[in-house]
Parts: sequence; C-alpha cells; structure tokens
Amino acid sequence: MNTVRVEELEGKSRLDRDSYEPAYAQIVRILSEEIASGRYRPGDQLPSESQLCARFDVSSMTIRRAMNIMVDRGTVIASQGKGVFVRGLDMGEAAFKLRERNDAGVRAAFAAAQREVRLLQAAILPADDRVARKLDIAQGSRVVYLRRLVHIAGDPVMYHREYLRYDPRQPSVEAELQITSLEGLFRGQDGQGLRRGDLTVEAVVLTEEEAEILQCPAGSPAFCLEHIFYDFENRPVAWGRFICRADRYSLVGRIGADIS
Amino acid sequence: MNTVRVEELEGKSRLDRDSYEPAYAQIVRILSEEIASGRYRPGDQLPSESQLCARFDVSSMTIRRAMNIMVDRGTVIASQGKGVFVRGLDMGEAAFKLRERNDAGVRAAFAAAQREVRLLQAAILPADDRVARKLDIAQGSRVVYLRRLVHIAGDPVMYHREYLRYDPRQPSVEAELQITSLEGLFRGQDGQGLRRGDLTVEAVVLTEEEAEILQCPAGSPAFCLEHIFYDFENRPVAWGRFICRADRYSLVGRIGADIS
DNA sequence: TAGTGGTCTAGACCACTCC
DNA sequence: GAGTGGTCTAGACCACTAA
Repeated sequence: MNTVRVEELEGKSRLDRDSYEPAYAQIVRILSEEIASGRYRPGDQLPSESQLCARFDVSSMTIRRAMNIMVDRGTVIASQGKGVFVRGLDMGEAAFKLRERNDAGVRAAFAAAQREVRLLQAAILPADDRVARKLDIAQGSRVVYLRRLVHIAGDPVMYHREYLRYDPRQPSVEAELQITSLEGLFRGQDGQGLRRGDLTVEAVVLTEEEAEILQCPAGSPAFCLEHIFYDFENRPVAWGRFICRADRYSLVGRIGADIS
Repeated sequence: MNTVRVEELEGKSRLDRDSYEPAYAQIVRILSEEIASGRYRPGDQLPSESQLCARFDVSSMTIRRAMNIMVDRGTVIASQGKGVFVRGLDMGEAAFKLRERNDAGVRAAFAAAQREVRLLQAAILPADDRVARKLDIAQGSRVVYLRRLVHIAGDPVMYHREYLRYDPRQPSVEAELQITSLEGLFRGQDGQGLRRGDLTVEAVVLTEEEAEILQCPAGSPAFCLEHIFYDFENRPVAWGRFICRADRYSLVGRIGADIS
C-alpha cells in the first residue's frame, strides 16, 4: 500500500491489468480523479501522450483512447501541437434529462414500470392551419388525432396530445402508429420506421382543460414537451405535446468532472 | 458517379483518403446516413467488424473507433459475441440544453454576448435552516448572499439568488466568489477551484417578488434552475437558483440518428 | 527542430454467443 | 468450433506549435 502511494506521488501509478476494468477506462478514471481532487486545475496542461504512456506503461493508442473519452465528456480540451488542457465548468453546456420526481428519488421519465396509459380519444380529423404547417401537409388533409393520459399509481401525471399523418397507402403509417403508441413510445420498442425527433421543453401553466384532466389547479406550473418525429424521407410524421405536472417531473443535469 | 453508385450498392463504397475528414469519421457518417435512410432499420444487425474492414479497406482499429463513437451517440448498441445492432428512438434518453429563445432562433443560454448582469444585493448573513442544510454547514454560520439580474437588450430575463460559504481563512473562498461571479459563470472563465455542480430544472410560476423584478405578471410560467457547486473536497460551496422567464428560455433536444 | 496531438496499421489475444 | 465484439501493441506517418 505504501509502495503504491509512493509510486503515485512519483507519477508511476500502475494499472491493475487483472481488473475487469479495461486499461483505457482505468486511465480515464485515474486522471478524472486527479482533476477532481485538484491535482490538475482548470487550465492546467495534462502530461503529454508519451509521458502518460511511460507512466501507465501502455501504448499510445490506449492513451489516445482515454484522451478521446475525456475530450468527448468535456473534461479536457485537446489542442494539436500544444497539449491537452483541463476544462472548467460551463453552465451553457449542461445537458438535462427529464426525470420523474418521487419520494424514492428520481427515475427515467419514460420508463415502463408502474405506468398506465389510457387512450382518451382517437379520431381522424382534417388538419387545421397549425397542424398542416407542423406536419408539412396541405390544410384539410386528414390526420390522426390522439389524446392519452399517463398515470402513475392512479394519479394522472402526463397528458399527451398528438397529430399523425394519415396515409393508408404508405405501409409506414402502420409503423408510425405503432411507434407512437404505448408499446412504442413508453416501452422501449421505439422508433421502428422513425428516423429522428426534435424535442423542446417549455415552462407553462395549466389551462382549464389540462388542469381538469391532470387533477391540478388551473394555473399550476407544468412542463410542455413538444415533439416532432420525422420518417426516413425527413418528412414530419408526428407532432404533439406532453403536458407534465411540475410536481412530478424535473430535469436534472451535472457539470464538471464525472467521477461517478 | 455511376461507378460510385454501383460500388455503394455492392457495399464497397470507398473512403476519400485525401479528405480532411478522418476515415473513422467518414465511416460514422456513412453508416449513420445509411441508418437514417432506412437501409438499416432499428433492430437490424450491422455488418460485422471484419466485413466492415473489407468494405472500407481499413484496419479493425479504425472500424472499432467508428463503432465506439456510434455506441456513445446511442445510434447503435454493441453486444459481445452477437453483433452491433441499430437502436430505435428512446425518449427517456433524450438530453436537453437550456437555450435562449429569440426571433433569430435559439442560442446558448449562458453565452456572454449582449448580456448585462446587475448585482442587486451582496450581503453576509447567518445561514437559516434551509441554507445550512444545502451547504452542509451549521445553522447560523455566516454565508454570502448574492442577488443578480441578467438583462438582454434592456429586458430582465434571469433572476439569480445564491448563497456561498463564507470562510475567509480558506484561500478557495476567493476563487469561489470569483467563479460564481459574472466573470466566471457567464464569461467562460468558469470553474476555477470548483469541481462539479449538480443542476435541476423545475417548472414554476413567478412569485410577486420575482414577477416584479422580471417585469412579468405574477403567475407567469418560468424555469427554476437550481444549482449546487462542490469544491475539490466534495463540500457544497454554492447553492442558488436562476429564475428564467419562460418566454425567453426553452430546453431543446434531439433523439435519433444524427446526420447533422 | 523538437515536441505535441491526430490518425492509422496489421496483427494479437481474450471473452462471449450460438450452433 | 466458428464467428462476434473488446482490448491492446509497437510502431508509423502526418499536421501543428513554439522556440
């Protein structure tokens, strides 16, 4: 133990080559811990690739793989010909994930467990101006309109309204309908036939209708998660909004050295 | 051109070795495009490593690097001994970033440009129960209390209240004060002396005080961005909240194949 | 010119899966 | 056992930076 400590101080900490944790991951962890502990401060230059090769007794490719991971995570920034430097915190780069709030902590907002989804309405309607614009179709075209309510332990927590392109000639329509259903959107079998989606979260207050459905006072705060999904031809095929009760959902994020 | 098309159909598309875009990046781009175009659908297995080596005429390490990037992005999922498979959309994994909404589109919420930050109040106070708990200090300990208002083009858009540990014996206190100031938090010189931060975004409605300061009606929706920053010893050193006008900020994200 | 990071090779060995 | 992905080596060459 003492020997290890001395080696660490000398910058010669060895990797555990018998560990299940690969060498590159150990290097990422060790360097991240040293950054987190203040050994390397924001703006400091990390040892060069060849120095790290010597310190950890690995090849340059292994060091490079570790460096790539740390650059991807935003922990460090690499500059060709100059070196690798420790980055500081940057609030503007913080990424958030929607999480369910409950007494036991936070959990993924779209996990399948303990959720019940009720279909309130399914109809085929002519697209109004707004829907036609969002789905890039002619006004008056027929669209599928769906309203759903997500319950947790009997409480309504998310109110979902969605418009889908309706084109019975396209076989993809069935896939789209399947995807945006419970089975797809909430159970992890997502995305069959869909290519990508753009999401926006806004802060809103509940309208009378939304408040009644979510069993909250009108004027209560909520998240509005608007989504547009596109097919493989880059056409918008689904547009809708989740209204999420603010007392049940939050967005969480973290910035800085991740030592998990 | 026709030759290239035939090669692509035969799965022998060559890389542009003279391009500035490295081989691994070209491979990621080509495979992502093929996924986005529907050639590979969610659940499909990608060609094996050796097949991709032959197709692109590169070594296995280059293929592996490309695969690692696509796994990191969530485009595919790799399973040892089985293969690499295309993933579908997963709303639960969507990550959002706080962005400023204006007529010109969206921009980073904490960028420095065109912002003015006014210090409304700076005081040293005894910590009440709530602050003491958040900063993990004894109730009644002295803390620094700061109130700031962020303006864009003369309009107040963010109201910031923050509590900082006050310990003049610790040299880090100066650094902490510096970090959480304008110069630090808003100008990119962030994080000197700070290790990491936990962030939470909630939907709220403006209180009377907040509404007056932000020049909005009381009851208007807003984001509340709560932050706790920790030092290198993992002690909380700053706790505060940004109240962000909902008409000025949103959170944006994307899921699915990124072909940017 | 010396040092840095960036990319890449042509293998090797291992663990795992499925037949 | 054959095929898969996961890791790693010991170099090589290149582009960039700074003295």
